[in-house]
Amino acid sequence: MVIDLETKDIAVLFKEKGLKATPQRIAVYKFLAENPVHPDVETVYNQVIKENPAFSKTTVYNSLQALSDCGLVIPVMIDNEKIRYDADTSFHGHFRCEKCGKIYDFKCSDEKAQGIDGFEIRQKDVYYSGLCSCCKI
Amino acid sequence: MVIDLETKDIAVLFKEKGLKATPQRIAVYKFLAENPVHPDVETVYNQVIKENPAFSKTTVYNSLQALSDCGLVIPVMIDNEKIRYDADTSFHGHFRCEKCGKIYDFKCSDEKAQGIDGFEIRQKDVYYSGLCSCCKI
DNA sequence: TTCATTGCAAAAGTTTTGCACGTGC
DNA sequence: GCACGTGCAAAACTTTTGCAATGAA
Repeated sequence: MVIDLETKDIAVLFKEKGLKATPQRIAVYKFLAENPVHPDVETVYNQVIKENPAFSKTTVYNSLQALSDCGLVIPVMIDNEKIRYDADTSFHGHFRCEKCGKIYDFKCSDEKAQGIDGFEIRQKDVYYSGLCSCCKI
Repeated sequence: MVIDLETKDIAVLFKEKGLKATPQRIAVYKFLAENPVHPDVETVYNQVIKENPAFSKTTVYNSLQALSDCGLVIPVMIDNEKIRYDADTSFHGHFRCEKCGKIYDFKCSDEKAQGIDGFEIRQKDVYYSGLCSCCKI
């Protein structure tokens, strides 16, 4: 599901969330939305500086933090790995292959939890790990 | 579920997994088993040096790695937090309160995944976050 | 005895912070 | 214009590594 977003659409999206639409944030979000590869900070940084070498890594950290805080992207952590980010905020699971390191999305049912009654659940994450079909052989 | 394990029992457990039963590893495992608070490396280190000040932090890292590798403990990561460790290796979910930072265990069904057919799943983790009943008020 | 493990110190990374400057609203 | 965001450099941390000494089997 690769999305081709217009800059103005992203600006509207940001405004709805109360985020200022700076070129840096837009570039970071655009990269995440168009490249659903669950990249880490370093990867995002390396990509965005290709189009604008002036971007600083601090800003990439800031932008990803801001986008996470307002729910536009989801931080993905699995198996002691660095944090990766996902612009697909719908409920889905993440599978990480221990061999190739790739992260796959998968569908899973949103099951009920027992033992945390009365808790306010804001975020649900399902992480699996193991070997993908390519690496299993 | 606080477990009071004898050192010899832990030694047997380690032998089954092919781990050498060093005092350091035993202390680390014992602390995790008896204190199901999902501590991070720092917390484990601070506790084990109370009983034996000579233990080094490197060894705590090594021990937790070894215990993780053989499946005696599970690494828990949630919300950009530091890695925490859990000696309860049965399938259960973890809920992290955004306010107090405490991690709660909860029961959840082991639901089927769609889209990763043919993958070898070695580990399943379910992480929720939000506000616990104490902090919600 | 042997080889994995330990512990120290140093290195390697990653993430955060302080602050002057720039910029979206 | 003002408040917020950016970017640089340095600081603060966390985790890893190299290697000699130690100790479990």
